[in-house]
Amino acid sequence: MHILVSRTGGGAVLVTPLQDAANAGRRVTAAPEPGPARTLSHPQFHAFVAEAEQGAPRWVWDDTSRWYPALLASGIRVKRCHDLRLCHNILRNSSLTTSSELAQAAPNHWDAAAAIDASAADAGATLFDLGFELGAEPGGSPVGDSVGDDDPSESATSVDSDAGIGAEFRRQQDAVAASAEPGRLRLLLAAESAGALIAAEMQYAGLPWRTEIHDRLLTRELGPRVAYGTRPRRLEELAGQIRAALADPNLNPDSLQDLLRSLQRAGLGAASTRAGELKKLEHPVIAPLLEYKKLYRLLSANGWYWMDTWIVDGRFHPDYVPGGVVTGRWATRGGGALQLPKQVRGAVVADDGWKLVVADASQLEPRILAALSADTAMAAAGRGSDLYAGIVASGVVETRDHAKVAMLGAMYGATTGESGRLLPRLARAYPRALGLTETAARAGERGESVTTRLGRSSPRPGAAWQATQAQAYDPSATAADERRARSQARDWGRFTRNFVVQGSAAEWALCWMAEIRKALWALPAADAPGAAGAAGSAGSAGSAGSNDPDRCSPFAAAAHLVFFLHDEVIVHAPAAQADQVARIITDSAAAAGRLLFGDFPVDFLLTVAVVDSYADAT
DNA sequence: TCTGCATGCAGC
DNA sequence: ACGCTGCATGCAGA
Repeated sequence: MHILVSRTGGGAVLVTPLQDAANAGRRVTAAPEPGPARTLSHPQFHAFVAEAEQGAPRWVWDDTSRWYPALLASGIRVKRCHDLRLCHNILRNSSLTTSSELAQAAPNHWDAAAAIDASAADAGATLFDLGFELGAEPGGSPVGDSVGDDDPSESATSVDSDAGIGAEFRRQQDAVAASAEPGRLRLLLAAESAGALIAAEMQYAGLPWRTEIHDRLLTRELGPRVAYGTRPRRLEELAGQIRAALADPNLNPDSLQDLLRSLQRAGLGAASTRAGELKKLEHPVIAPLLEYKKLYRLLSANGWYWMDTWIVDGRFHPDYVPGGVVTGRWATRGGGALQLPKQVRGAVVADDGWKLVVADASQLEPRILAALSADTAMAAAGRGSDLYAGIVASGVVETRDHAKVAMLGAMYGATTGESGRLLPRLARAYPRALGLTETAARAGERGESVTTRLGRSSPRPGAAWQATQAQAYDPSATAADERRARSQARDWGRFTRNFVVQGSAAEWALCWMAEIRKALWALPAADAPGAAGAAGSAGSAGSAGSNDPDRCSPFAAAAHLVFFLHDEVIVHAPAAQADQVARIITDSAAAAGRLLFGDFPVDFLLTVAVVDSYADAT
């Protein structure tokens, strides 16, 4: 496969396919300011350009995470794609495509978890590292002109034979076209694929992180930096206080078993060493112990070792895994990006002359539930303001906290405690919304799958689950068998209950980000002081970025997404464009709502903050 | 020494 | 007997 790469004046690099048997005359996009062009080829890299039904052409390839990091590292940005692996996963399981050839086929290599090339997974890998060959543009034609493929071994490449990607793409298109909801599925596949591009781009760009601020924070809390494996001063002091209070001079507070034994010896009726349990107890050891646990967590999860490992050139580069969670949420690998503690967010600081635009969707899942179930009363409670406050204002419950606990209970399947007690009132006020969650739960209890707004279906329970259920109906079943089966069925019901809401919320978030990315792409490059990632790199430790123009070129002077967490995004933007970016983010939320729910009157409110430090976004 | 599990806690 | 995660740690068993 050959593709043509050309540089634009603004530093961004766009890609056009070489004209060959498979790609005759098709282009993804033309470079606005054609520069020197070159060709790329790789024996395993197969892609072609598909004309989408609604006009926008896109690259079709097997696995974005396999190729895009190296393309980005070489300065190449891709506007749209269709990720066959991610889309196959969706269509294989969707209840909307069960009779398709794709879903009926025996498991094949598209089902296997992608064996990610280690070098591809490395953000620093370039095309060269991956074995791409670079060549001068054949014939020296200007970008956009017809370019002949001068490699006879490649010129025979066709959509049909190209490593099977053409055939798979056609199977996917057929499955969508024959489904009951082709529009929704098409949107889901586009959003999922856009997410794959965004994930690679965010990983590449990284979250701006000031190690000197982080270090100062750690030193303030823990004492001066110490070698890995030794206790910082403050922890050592607290350990001494704990040992004294428990009269146990040899206690190792890091050993939960040691600690629990010691607590019991001292007459404290502690069943566990969990912070929540300890807080209920009255004893001189409790205060220093809680402090110790808090600081120990900071040290082990986000201490100096973490900082040295994960902050590279003043950027945190978590490895996002689109579709990594069954519900469609992203997972992450390495660095604990899903658990970035509020405690350390002060180290996330925009480059000089830049801002962080931090936005999170308020009460996203309840709003999603309201729209999914067309519960106009619940949607009205969230109109224009805090949805929980709206529930209180409607007289359903007395306090905002009650509204929140009750809503979470409805979506998670709580049956006991305060949440369980409040549920009936919620069900009376919002029968449609609560009816939807109940229906989803009952389906799960029967072992059936449920499906999100755009068509992602939950997995069916496994053989062990089925066997346990079957056992309960056997004449020989004991009361214990039946209890086990009932409990297991309820477990699965809570999973499916939550699946429809969490999964649909994930779809909204994907659409939101895709809209944001689209609008940012169209934004003119700002006159920002220094390139993002390279700003202040000369001699300023911590915030230094790479000076390699290839590494920073795709985002050199343009606002770009740098972080995503379920219902929250951060855009790193030139200060002059920050307000414009904030509007883009807000408009994109509304657009995402329309994409999923059309004209149904539900608001998706955001909290948007333009800040220097993530800690200031509250 | 290596590996898998349990614990506990960070996020949504 | 409240959903989805990732990760560090200690500990038991291989």
